[in-house]
Amino acid sequence: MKITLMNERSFILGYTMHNKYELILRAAEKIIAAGGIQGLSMQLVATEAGVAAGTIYRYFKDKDQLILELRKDVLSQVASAILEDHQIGTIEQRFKRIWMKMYNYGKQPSPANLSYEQYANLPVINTQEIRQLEMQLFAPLQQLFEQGKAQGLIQPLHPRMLYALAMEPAMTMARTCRRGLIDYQPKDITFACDLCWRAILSPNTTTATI
Amino acid sequence: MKITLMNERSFILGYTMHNKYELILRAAEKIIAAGGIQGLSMQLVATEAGVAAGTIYRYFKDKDQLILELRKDVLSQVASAILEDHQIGTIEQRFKRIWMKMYNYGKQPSPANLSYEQYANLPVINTQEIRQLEMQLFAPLQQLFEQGKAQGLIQPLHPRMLYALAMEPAMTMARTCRRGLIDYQPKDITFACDLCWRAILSPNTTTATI
Amino acid sequence: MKITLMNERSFILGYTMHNKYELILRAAEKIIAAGGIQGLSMQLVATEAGVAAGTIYRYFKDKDQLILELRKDVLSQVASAILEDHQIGTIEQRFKRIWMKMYNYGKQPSPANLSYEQYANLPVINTQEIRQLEMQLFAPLQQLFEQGKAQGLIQPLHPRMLYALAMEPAMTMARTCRRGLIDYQPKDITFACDLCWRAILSPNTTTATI
Amino acid sequence: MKITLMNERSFILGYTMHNKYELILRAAEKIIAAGGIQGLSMQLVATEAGVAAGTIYRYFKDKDQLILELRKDVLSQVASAILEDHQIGTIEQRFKRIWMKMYNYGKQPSPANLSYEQYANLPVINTQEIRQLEMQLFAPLQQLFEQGKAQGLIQPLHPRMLYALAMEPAMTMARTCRRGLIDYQPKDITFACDLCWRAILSPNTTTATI
DNA sequence: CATGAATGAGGCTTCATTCAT
DNA sequence: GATGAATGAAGCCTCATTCAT
Repeated sequence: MKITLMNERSFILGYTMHNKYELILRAAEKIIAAGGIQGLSMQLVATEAGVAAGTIYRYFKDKDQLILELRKDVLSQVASAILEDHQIGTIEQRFKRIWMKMYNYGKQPSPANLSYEQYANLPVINTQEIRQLEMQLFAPLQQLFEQGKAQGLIQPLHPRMLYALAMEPAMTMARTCRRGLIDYQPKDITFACDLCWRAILSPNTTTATI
Repeated sequence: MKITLMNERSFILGYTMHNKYELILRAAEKIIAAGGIQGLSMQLVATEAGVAAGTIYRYFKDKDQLILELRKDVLSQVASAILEDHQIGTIEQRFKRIWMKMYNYGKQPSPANLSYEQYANLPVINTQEIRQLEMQLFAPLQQLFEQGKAQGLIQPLHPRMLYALAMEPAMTMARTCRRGLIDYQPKDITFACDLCWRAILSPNTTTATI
Repeated sequence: MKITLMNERSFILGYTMHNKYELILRAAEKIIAAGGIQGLSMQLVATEAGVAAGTIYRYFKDKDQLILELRKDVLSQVASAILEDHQIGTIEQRFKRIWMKMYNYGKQPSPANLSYEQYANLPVINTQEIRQLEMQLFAPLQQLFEQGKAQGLIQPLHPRMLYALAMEPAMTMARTCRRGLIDYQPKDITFACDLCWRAILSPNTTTATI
Repeated sequence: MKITLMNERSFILGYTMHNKYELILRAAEKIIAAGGIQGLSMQLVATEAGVAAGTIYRYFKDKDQLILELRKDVLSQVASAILEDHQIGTIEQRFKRIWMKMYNYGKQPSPANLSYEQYANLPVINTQEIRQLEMQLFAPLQQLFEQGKAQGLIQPLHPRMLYALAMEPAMTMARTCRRGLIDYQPKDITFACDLCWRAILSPNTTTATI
């Protein structure tokens, strides 16, 4: 997913530029992961990326745009990690695969994941663009819900509500685990995943799941 | 509720101090709500609070401490708003009251609520103190879960897991609503609340709720 | 010496004031001794003196005046310590007593002595007043030199030159010792004192000292 | 002499850097000479040096380091001025040349000399590094004393004591003169220099000097 | 294209001084 | 007289951004 995005960009900007662009983004991601957005200085990014401070401005208009592009980039990473193989199997299998991938991804202290969480509640800058991308990237999940609803399998609720009820818990639990507050057992996770699935299941559905 | 905390503080610090202390806290809260932590400058706080810049330092050691105290204060506000009347009624009634209050509180674009969300993923500064307070403030919710488990009503899961499964959706939905992405109908909310309740219910329980 | 000065002041200002005046001066002296003039803040002085910050301004016009008064006060202390019993004995005995007292006083890390050295090379503020006082306080030493010259015992040089040649070394050695760079033996000091005395002695003088 | 130091630095730091580094140091020196260390503000240094405030921080970590480097720089200047041609002639000639240079240098109201005196009694910060440099820079003087002692010409005393007895008077007299308190005649100075030399001379030495 | 030195506005904090109590 | 809360100017320093090389 992200690779696709990057390739698109590299076609436009040429290989060399792509290289530095990428370096800068990765450096920023790493720094934010370590010290939050507050810890992000252009000089630090430059040093970490191994380029001169001025060079950043050849790829990004200013700091705000760097952050915006990073948000978009990281969002792509998260989406592609979570939605990998999303089209294989039954609705339930697909839901649970996404749920588990979301949990497992969110559990990791990787730069991408750590920086991702920094953007969540940023003040209202450029949000429109981000939201659009988010919609686009997570369209497969929305489609899954729609299909489930069409089959009478999933409750006829707004996709965002389904997401809040069934997916957000995976993120919350992953965060709790990553922060070392709890060490969930695999069976707990499987169980929670199942509970989430059942939570949005149509009441009249007969499920084979225990 | 928050008033209780404030009164305690005012007993300790004396009335005069309480006054400015409070003013500064409210100003900071407002600024963070509007522009995020990044937008918080001591000068801005001073202006908004109607005091001189230097005055802030009579009440707070430095910017970090101001933010820490604000986090604690806002956390108290949120907790007291959500846990108001939490001990009245059956387990289910109590759970649902908390859920609804959480949703309704989170939906508001009040300074306290908006600033609250800014702290969620801050880099790990002073987190220990915050966590301790959080545990303490939300103890009633945890007790509710424990009682439910003791009665065989609620699944025997870790309280944090129960929270993630049943409460976090309220917060997520509130956020979505507050941001104007969706305008949930009261019946949707009631329904979601019930789904959350059922999600953590023991499977052998016979519920009258449909 | 200082006592005289203080008494004069106390007659004018009354006993109570004298008390706080003194307290503030001693506090400032202590603080400067510990951290240099740079470390002197009015708040610190107030705290150390056990008075309110505003109180200082009832006794001193501003910080500059506090420092000026302290300089004068400390100068008095030093002079009276060094010139104690200065009129007893022969010229030589009197010279050597002063020399030894100067060395011994300068060796101590007392607040008065430590703060004294902070003023030595201050930029040219209020120097006129200080110089006048200095002249006045050290008049006995100058008289000693004059008497020595009149008796043909001491070289007919300017008193300041005699001071530089014969007295300053005592101060320098004391400082070196106080800073822990050298630990002079009593006999070294006696010897140095004698060398200083001989240095300004008239060449035609027959001295019994070897 | 100082130029040597500077050239060394410029070889290391490159020409451009050397230029601004030097400018800043000279500006700071000038400001301290005029108003003491208390009068040194980074803004003032920037203005005087003709650079932006932030530029200073490319060359000096912070104000403390700027002051430390300036101390070292000025110490080097003083040492090289005083010890110029120090190895030519007999022990006595060498001693007297240093003494005279010390007096003549100390007499000047040059920025370097004026700022030099400001550092003398600073609170104990970074003193170790300064002392080491001082020892190193003034090693030739110490060697002179050692040679004089080895030849039985100079009293067998600690070099610091010899310095206090014979050299410090030069500094004190220079200061007095610079401050306009006295205008010494050349013959006075020559005489004082000779007295200082004789003061540390071994008693059994037959001197041709009057 | 890339560099990195330079800029200077702006942020945090201190502190001498005032003034209502 | 005494207090100490309040002030706000001024100090140190950072950092996004520019531009000559």
